[in-house]
Amino acid sequence: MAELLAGHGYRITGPRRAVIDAVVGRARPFTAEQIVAELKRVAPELGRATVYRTLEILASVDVLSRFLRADGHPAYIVGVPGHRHHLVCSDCGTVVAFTRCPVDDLVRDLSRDTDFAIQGHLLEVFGVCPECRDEPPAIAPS
Amino acid sequence: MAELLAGHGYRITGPRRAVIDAVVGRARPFTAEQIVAELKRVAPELGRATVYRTLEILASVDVLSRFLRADGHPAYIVGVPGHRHHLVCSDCGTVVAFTRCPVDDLVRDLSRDTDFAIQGHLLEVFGVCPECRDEPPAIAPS
DNA sequence: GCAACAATTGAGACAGTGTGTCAACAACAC
DNA sequence: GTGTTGTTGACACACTGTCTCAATTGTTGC
Repeated sequence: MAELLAGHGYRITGPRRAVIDAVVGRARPFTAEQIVAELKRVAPELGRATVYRTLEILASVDVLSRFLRADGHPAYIVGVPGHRHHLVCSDCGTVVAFTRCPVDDLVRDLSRDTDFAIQGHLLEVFGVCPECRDEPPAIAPS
Repeated sequence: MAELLAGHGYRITGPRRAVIDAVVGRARPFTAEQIVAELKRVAPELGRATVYRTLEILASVDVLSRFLRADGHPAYIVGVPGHRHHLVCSDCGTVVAFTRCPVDDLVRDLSRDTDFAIQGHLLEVFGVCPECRDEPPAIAPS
C-alpha cells in the first residue's frame, strides 16, 4: 500500500504508515474520526488533519473508497476502486459493493428529456445484513 | 401551507409564518442556512434553531422535500412529496424531480444475492442544466 | 376578554466533520 | 551529510446541525 503511494509520487512517512496500518485489513467501513481516535491511543502525537489528509490521498489512489452512510456521514472502506455502489448495513455497517449500475439507462433518458449534461450520480442502498437480521435485538421489542 | 401545519397539530406562529413566507414560491432548492441568512435581514430576532426546526416540520408534512446536493450537503425544495429522486444542476442548483426509479429491479436482485433486508436507497443525479451549459463561463478557459 | 396550559421560541453552547494556515520537521535525491 | 521541498502537528475556523432551558406566545375553555 505504501509502495502504491510512492508510485503516485507521495512520500512514505511515519504518520502515513501509521494510518495505513490502522486501515489495512479492515473489512468494515470506518470513518475518519474512528481512525483519529484509534491512532490517538497508539500514536498520540499524530494530528487530526494528517489522518484526514492521508485518508483523502488513499482514496485518491483507489486504495480506499469513500461513500456515504445511511445517516449521510462519509465513511471509507478498503478497496473497491472503480465505478461501484454500496449496499450498507444500517446496523453493523457492513458494506457490500456492487458494480451493476441501473442508472445508465435512466441517465440516458434523463439527459434526453431534460437536456441536462449529466456528470455523475450517487447511489447507495441501505438495509440490514443477514447476521444483524438473525441476531435478536439488544432490547427486546415490547 | 400554514393550514397544512395546523392540520397536523402544529401551531401557526409568527416565526413559522416567516419561514413559510421565505420558502413558498421558490422554484430552486435552498439550504437551511440560506433561509437563516435571508430571514436574518427581514426578521433578525428569528433564531437559527427555529428555522431548522420549521424546515424539518415542513419536510415531515411533505410541503418540502429534503435531498443531498452534489457536495453532500443537504438542501430543501418545495413540493415533490413521495418517492422521487432528483436531478440537480451542479452550477445553479436547479432541481428536476423524477419518479422513475430504476433501482427497484436492482433492489430485488441485491436482496436475493446478498440476503440483506433492503430498507431504502439514495439516488441523486448530478449534471449541468441547459441554461448553465449555454452560458459562457465567467472565467474563460485558457 | 382573560387566564391557564402547553407548545414554541431564541440564545447560545456543543458536536461532528472537515478545511486552511504556518512554522517546524523529515524524506529523499544528490 | 546537505539541501530541497513535501509533510506534519497544532490550532483556528467553518458549516450544519442538535440540545437545553427560561421566556414567550398561541390556543382553548370559560
